[in-house]
Amino acid sequence: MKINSISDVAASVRGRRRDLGLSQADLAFRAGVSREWVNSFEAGKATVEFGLVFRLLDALGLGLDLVKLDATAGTASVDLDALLEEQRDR
Amino acid sequence: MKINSISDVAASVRGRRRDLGLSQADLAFRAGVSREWVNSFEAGKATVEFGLVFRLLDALGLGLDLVKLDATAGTASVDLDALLEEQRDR
DNA sequence: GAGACTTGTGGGCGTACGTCCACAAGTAGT
DNA sequence: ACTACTTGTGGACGTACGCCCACAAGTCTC
Repeated sequence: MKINSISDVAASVRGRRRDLGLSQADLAFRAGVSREWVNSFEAGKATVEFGLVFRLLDALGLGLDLVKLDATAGTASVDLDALLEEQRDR
Repeated sequence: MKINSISDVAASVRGRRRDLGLSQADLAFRAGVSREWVNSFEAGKATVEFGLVFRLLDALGLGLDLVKLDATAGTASVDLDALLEEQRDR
């Protein structure tokens, strides 16, 4: 499944967890994180640590693929403008 | 490309950045993070924030796919043992 | 209704992230 | 040699993560 935002990952994780019949506490134990962390992550929290996300995905039997997105748009200037616009909105 | 560890992401990011002819400072500016953060991330730091990783990938024109890993192995007990073993080694 | 389980949320606490500034070493390009 | 650029590190500082404990609301079974 294609991931466009952190919420996408969160929703996929929640669905996968329920498919496996696990509670947040179960999954937290498997991944070695706290139940509260799982809860926050599934709520779409953006500041969670990357390494913990990895552990969670492993515990769920999920993996990541890295893909190049060839934007059909033109040269670099366009990309730069867009990137500058949405910069610094953490 | 398949991602099996954080180092995989880091290496892919570094390669992609160089393909685009960007310095760490350039990429940091585009993604809205500090140059030091980019440096740490490319070194494989596991505790970086998930949201910042997302911003970095966007700035590089990279995206993530979430895939189910159907382990050819047997039932859940095996998985659980392995998961417990490598638990808590942050 | 009592008990067990799940999920969401809050506070307190220790630790480390991310930023900024600064410096050293390396690689060119002139 | 000098300058310019890049990369890797270090320290200081403010902030917030992640963990633990605790509680409320919801569901379900007995």
